[in-house]
Order: sequence, then C-alpha cells, then structure tokens
Amino acid sequence: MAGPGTTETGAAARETGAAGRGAAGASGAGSPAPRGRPRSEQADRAIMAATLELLAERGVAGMSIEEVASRAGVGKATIYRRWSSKGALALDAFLGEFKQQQPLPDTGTLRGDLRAELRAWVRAVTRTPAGRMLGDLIGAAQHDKDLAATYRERVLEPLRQQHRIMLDRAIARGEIPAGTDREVVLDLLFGAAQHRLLLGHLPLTDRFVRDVVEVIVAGIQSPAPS
Amino acid sequence: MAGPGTTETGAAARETGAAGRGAAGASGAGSPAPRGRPRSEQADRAIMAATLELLAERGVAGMSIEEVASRAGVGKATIYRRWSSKGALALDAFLGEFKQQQPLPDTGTLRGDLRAELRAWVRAVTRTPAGRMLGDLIGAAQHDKDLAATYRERVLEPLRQQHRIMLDRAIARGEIPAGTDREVVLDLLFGAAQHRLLLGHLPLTDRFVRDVVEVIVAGIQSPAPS
Amino acid sequence: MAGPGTTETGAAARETGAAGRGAAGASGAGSPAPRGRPRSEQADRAIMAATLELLAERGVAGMSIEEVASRAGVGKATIYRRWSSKGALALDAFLGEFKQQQPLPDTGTLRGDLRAELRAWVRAVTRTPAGRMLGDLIGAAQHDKDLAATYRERVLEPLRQQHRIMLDRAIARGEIPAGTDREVVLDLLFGAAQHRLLLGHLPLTDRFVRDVVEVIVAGIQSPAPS
Amino acid sequence: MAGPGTTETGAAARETGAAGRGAAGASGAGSPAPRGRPRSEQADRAIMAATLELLAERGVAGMSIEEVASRAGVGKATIYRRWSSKGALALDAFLGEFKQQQPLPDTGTLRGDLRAELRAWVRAVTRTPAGRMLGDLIGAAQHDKDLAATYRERVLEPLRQQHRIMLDRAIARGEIPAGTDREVVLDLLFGAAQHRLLLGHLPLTDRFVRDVVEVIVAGIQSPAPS
DNA sequence: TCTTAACCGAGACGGTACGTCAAGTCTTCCT
DNA sequence: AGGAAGACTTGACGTACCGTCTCGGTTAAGA
Repeated sequence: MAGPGTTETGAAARETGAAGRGAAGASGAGSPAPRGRPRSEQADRAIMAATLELLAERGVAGMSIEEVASRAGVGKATIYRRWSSKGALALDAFLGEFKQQQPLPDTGTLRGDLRAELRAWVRAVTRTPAGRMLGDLIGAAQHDKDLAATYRERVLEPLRQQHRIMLDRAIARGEIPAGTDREVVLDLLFGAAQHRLLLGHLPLTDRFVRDVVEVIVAGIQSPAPS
Repeated sequence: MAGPGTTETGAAARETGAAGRGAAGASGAGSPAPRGRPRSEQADRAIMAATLELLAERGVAGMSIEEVASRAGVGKATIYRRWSSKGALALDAFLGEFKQQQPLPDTGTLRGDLRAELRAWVRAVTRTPAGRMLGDLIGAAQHDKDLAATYRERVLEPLRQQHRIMLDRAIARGEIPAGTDREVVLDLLFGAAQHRLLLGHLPLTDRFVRDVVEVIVAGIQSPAPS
Repeated sequence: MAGPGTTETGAAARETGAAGRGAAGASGAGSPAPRGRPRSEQADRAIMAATLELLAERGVAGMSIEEVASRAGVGKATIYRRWSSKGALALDAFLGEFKQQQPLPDTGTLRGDLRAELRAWVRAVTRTPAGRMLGDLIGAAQHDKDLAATYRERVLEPLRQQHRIMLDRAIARGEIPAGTDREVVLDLLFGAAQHRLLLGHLPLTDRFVRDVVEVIVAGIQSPAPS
Repeated sequence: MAGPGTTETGAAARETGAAGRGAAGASGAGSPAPRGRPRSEQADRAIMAATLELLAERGVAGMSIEEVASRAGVGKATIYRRWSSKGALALDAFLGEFKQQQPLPDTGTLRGDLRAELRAWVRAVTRTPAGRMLGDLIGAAQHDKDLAATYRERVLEPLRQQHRIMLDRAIARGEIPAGTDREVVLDLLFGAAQHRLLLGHLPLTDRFVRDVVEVIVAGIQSPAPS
C-alpha cells in the first residue's frame, strides 16, 4: 500500500507501479502491459531501509541520495527512477513508519477521543524519529511545491479524515453543535501541538495535551457570550 | 537594533561585537579601541538589500551566499564576517521587514484584541513576502539548532511577550480566570494559523480568524462541564 | 562478406555466426546444429543503418550503443550479441562503406598506378564520411588492442595486399629494383596522406598526391648516391 | 613556459595566464591587475604529476578527471578551472615530457640530419610513454576540434619549424633543388613513421628509418625521369 | 504436435564518470 | 585591519552510458 513510487512527482513511472498492483487482469481493462525487466522489490526494500537509517541519523537535509544509494548497495539511477526528489523519498520512508501509529480511538466522549488522538500524535513525534522527520519534511515542503502537495495528500488528509469521524460522532451524540466547523477544530488541535514541535519553545507534555483539549471542547460546546 | 551581526550564531566574529559593546580598555571609558578599517555600512545595506531581493525571488533554500555577494558587490568573506550562516542572514533580513508589522492592539475586549492581533499576523504573512520567508525560516530551523534558538529569541519571544500583555489585561478586566495558562492560549491562537500557513491545506481567511478567536475565547471563559 | 559478427573480438558468438552461414548440411561435417531462433537479418540491417547515421553525425566517440539501439528499434543485448564493442560495430559499419571504393588500378606504369590508388583513397576520405570515420577508428584503436588488430586485419592488410601487387608488377616490368622494400614504399605513400588526414595541418590536394608519388617513384628508381 | 592554462580552449582564464607572463610592468600598459587569490602553483604541479602517472598507466581514454583530482589531492573544479577538457590536460602533460627530446641536429648532410631527427623521434615514441600518449592524443583530437588545433599549434608546428630549417640548410648547401616542397618532404618523413606508430602493423626499426630517409633523399635529389 | 533453445524488444540493474554548483575558508592586493 | 576578488577543498547534484540481467514473447528445428 505504501509502496515506492507512490510519492512520485514526475509523471513517468506511474504505469509501472499501477501495473504492478492491478496488473494483467483477464478483463480487457487499462493495464498497459509492464514491458521490460520489472523493478526489483529487493532494491525497494534496501532503499527504504537505508533512507530510514539516514533520516534518523541526520535528518532530511543532512541525508544525501548518494549515501542512500551507497548504503542500500544500489545505483543512484535506481533511486531516481522511483522518486523524483530527496523529499519524496523521505516522505515515503516516513509514511511507512508514522502512519500506523495513529489509531482512531473511540472512548465514548469527544474529550476522551481528542485526548487519545493528540496523545498518540505527541507520543509518535517525541518518542520516535518521526518527530524530527516530520519537522524536516514540513521544512522541506516550504520550498518544494510537489512535496507539499504530496504531504497534504498522503499524510495530512488521511489523518484529518480520521479525525473528522471523531467529530462527526460527537455531533451525532449531541455533544457539540451540528454546525461546528470541523476544520477549525482540527487546526486548533494539531496546530497548537505542531507549533511546539516545530519551534521547540515549550515541551509537548501530557498537561499540555489536556489543556489544549479542554479549551477546545469548552469552546465549541458553549459558544462564548457575545 | 536590528543591525547586522546580531544574529550571529557561530563563534568567530563575536569578539568584534563584544568589543563594540563591552570594554577592554584600561581606561574607565567604554571605547575599546576599534583598530583597523571600520566595517562599511554601505556593505551592510547592500547585503541586506540583495538578501531581501533573493529571499523574495527564491526563498531561503533557493538563495546562495554566492549570489548575495555578487549582487551586493561584496566579497563572500564580508558576509561571513557578519553572519555565520545563510539562515542567520535570512533571519536578519526577514526581521527588518516583519517586526514592525505586528502592533499591540488595545480594543478593550480580549476578543477584539485577539482578532486584531491575529488579523495583523495573517495580513503580514499573506500580503507580503514575509509569509514565504517565515515558512522557509521555520523549515531551515528544523536542521539548524542555532537558527532555531535565534528564531525563538528574536522573533517568537518578542511577539509572545506582546501577546501575554493582552492576556494579562483580560485577566485584569476579569474577562478570563486568573489561572489561565497563557502559553496554551497563544499556542492555540498562532499554532492554528501557522498550521495553515505551513501546510497550505486551507486558506487564512478573516472567517478563519474569527472562528479561531471565538473558540478560544469561549473555551477559556467558560470551562467545559466535566 | 561484410556481415555482422565478423568483426567480433570476443570469443563468444563465433560459432553461431559461422553456423548460420555455412553448416547445417546433412553431410558428415562438423555442423554444430544451429538450434533456436535464427538471428534476425532485419535487426542486422537496422543496426548497420543506425550506426552509419550516428557515425556520420557524431563520430565514433560521440555515438553510444544506447542510441544505436534506440534508433534501430532494437534491444541493446541484440547489438552486444553481435559485436563485442563500439569500435567493432563502427568498424564493420565503416567497412561496408569504404571497401569497394578502393579499386586496383592498372595504368601500365608505377607512377600511374600509385597516383590512381592514392587519389582514390584521398577522394574516399575527403568526399565521404569515411574520412571522419577512419580518423575516429584509428583514434579508438589507440586504446583498444582488439580493435587495432581487427583494423589491421580487415582494413589495412587487404588494402596493402592490393598495393603490393602494383609494386610487384612494377618490378616485373623492370621499373624498380627487385630488392625494393615494398612495405616502406607503402608506408611512405599512405603514411604521408594519413598524416594530413589525421592532423589536418594541410589539405589533401591533387597536387599533394602528385608530389608524393613523384618523390617516391624517383626515390626508388634511382638510389641516391651515397 | 609550458605552464598550465596555456592549452585552454575556453576563454575564461586567459587573463591570468597573460598577467603571469606580461604582468605588472611599471608602465601604464595593459596588465589587467590579477585580482583575487592567485592560482596555486603547487596545485599545478600536483595535477601535472598525477596526469602523467595516469597517462602512462592507462592512456588518455582510460584516465578520468576524477582520478587525476583524487591523486593530486585537488578538487575537480581546480582542474576544470585550468583546462577545459581531458584532452587539453593530457596534451599539456605530454608536452612537458616530449618537447625537449627533439633536438635540431646538424650533421652537415641532409641524409645525416634527417636520419638523426627521425631516429630521435622514433626513440622518443618507442622508448618512453610518449609514444602511447601521442597516439592517444591524435586519437582524441579526431573528435575534439579544439584539441586538434592546439595539437597543431603546440606540438606539430614547433617541430616542423625545426625541420624546415634542416631542409633550408640542404638547399643552401645545394644538396636539393630550391623549389623542393618542404611540406611534402616532412609529411613523407613523419607520416611514414607515424603510420607505423598508430597502426602498429610493422616495427619502427633503425632499418626502417634508414630506408625511409634513403628513398626521400634520393627522390628529391634526382627527379624521376618522366 | 509438442519441446526446447536461442532469439527478440524493453527496460531495470549496479556502476563510473561526467561537468556544475555552492559551501565555507584562505590568500592576495588595495584602501 | 577591513574590503573585494577570486582562488581553494569538499562533496553532492542529476544525467548519460556502460555492459549485464530479467521479463514476456516469438520463431524455428528436432523429438
């Protein structure tokens, strides 16, 4: 699912990837026949492993394609064939690590759900190399439109989709008004946390998680008197 | 106040700066005998101008010291004598532009103050090149500890200091409880906005400003029922 | 005669080529049984055509097997199966073009024969792409022992064999002494011309041809007084 | 005199070289003031030494700029700043070795002079790495116009200039006709020898030297009967 | 008719070297 | 001693080809 090539920003190799997964169905459908020698899955794995290693050691900026190739025992071209930039490679490597760490909790109350969710996020970014990677990636995305788009599509949106479900459940339970702008709520929740992650001015404590959730839950439950 | 050299993170040129401020003269007077040719203020200005130009054109990552030097008609060493890294240079250039755009409003209500403040920030980052620079700087700070520290010290803290005053006034007016954690409030306020700036998933509209402020003000005014 | 495979310097494919042309007879001879799909003659032709095109456009050094394959609509392996190196391929392509342009004249006098022969050579190398190819090939042969050997065997020797006949006829006619070293004569004749071709310091004019022949003929007819 | 940079085919660094030679006259003349850090002579020497080593080991084609740089303990850019191509670098390295080995003999007779001269050339190309380099250079010059021009200018012409003097002395002595085309004579002399060097079909023996000279001397002394 | 062997085009593989760029430092002459 | 210039070493960039190796698919001759 999180296979290589998916972060591709160039156009070229899409078909190959698609063919590798859909492929050769008996139906006459669109798979365009994967000609030539197929891409080596072992190379995929070696590149991913080397990338994660270097990402943890030195961050996105400190890592070079050259060294990824050398550690993976792979030619540079083999990497460039799959990913169009360092950022895309790093993002794919990051995704594999980060994604499954973000569960969809269901505690029965909005407060409980938000706390669990934010706590999981905080844990992932403070206890694993994912935090550094995430900061680096957001940094790299500032001057790489493609990377930014891919980040939104592959990291941000899937997460937010999960989170919207939590809010929808709270609405269904009558905890919060139906008209609540879910986007704003999510920006407040993760924005505050990401702020501390990126700037490092204050620590991401459990206390912080609780306070943030408290303000938000209170804020949307009882609209302020004008 | 925002003169060159102040962002220095490396060790090299410190002495000069220190000498400029502290003494070393045997005499009681302050002047520490500035031997040699004094630094050219014209060079300072030319470097700043060239940096701003390039920053707007290409962002922090796309700009090279080499080109700044060439555009400013200045030797590379002249830049390195004043700033220890690309980030430090960019930050100084950014500060001159950004700082004065953040006023301390006093509308009489917390809601009004927060709105005015956040709106000013949004305006600055969406209507001027400052937005791009800010994102780039935060990005660069992810793999540059010195730059990160300087950013907190020179950009973040001064701003937050202003904002704490707003909150203190609200407490004094009895609008919000005295025990309110001002840091959390500020992280929510600017975290949400910065989230949208950095990730670009949604626009920074006036509506967004209003909604964010509304949730926060409500959240801290009336603590949620357990 | 100038079919593909003949320039092979490696050992591998010899048998195949031989079998393809001779062989397969029911007779008791050693026919090694040419099993499998026979080599495509169309591929041969396409490769030759593409090679000649590129040779004329860019010379030996500027041509890549990769592009030959692509222009010929052929896999790289199909080329490597037939020729062991770029030089061998280029030499075969060159031979087809060059060989038939070198006739064996018979004017009745040594002077006439030499003139006709050298003039034909000069014409071939100045009026057709053969000149450039020849220079390139000799150049490539400087660091490719196999190519050098093949060049001598397939280009130089056949030509010199022809030329020795001219000299033998002159000896038979009594024009020149029987003890004349034919090799030295030929080295003088073609060495001088090739010198100008390779170095390009002076043009290969008819006047030059005449003068060269004149000196040589005079030099071998009447040995200099000690 | 044979300093680096002189073989430059690009335009850039000329001034430096010029300044190095003309330079700094007290007069107001054209010296363009050699600003910036001067080029390191030690780097020059290290590059030359490494180039000669590799040239002898592997020839022009087998040598890479990358390895020259690494052996010389020098950045690639430092080489590219001085020479525009591998050929130019090799030629400069070759020149230093080859040039002084070609004396101007004066034996009193044309035959003696030519023999001495050709023998010296043969000795240089068969007994030292110069022979291989020379072949390689001529080969490389086939697809490098700049290199070819430089070769003619720096290697061929100086040598021929010397040789023309020998012929002029022979004319002055009345050994050969005043109208003799000296260019043709030289092309015959060195063409024949170079032919054997480049193609390697026959050895460059003393016997060969003698025979070649004999034919040429006889050929120009007594014009053949029509 | 069915193997089976060698071919076919395509294209990925691990590599090497390319020529360029920018980094931050050093060295010269000039002010 | 600062300044402009431009050299220095280092190291990564992304590209082009190298010669080899799979793929899925022909195309014969021999069983």
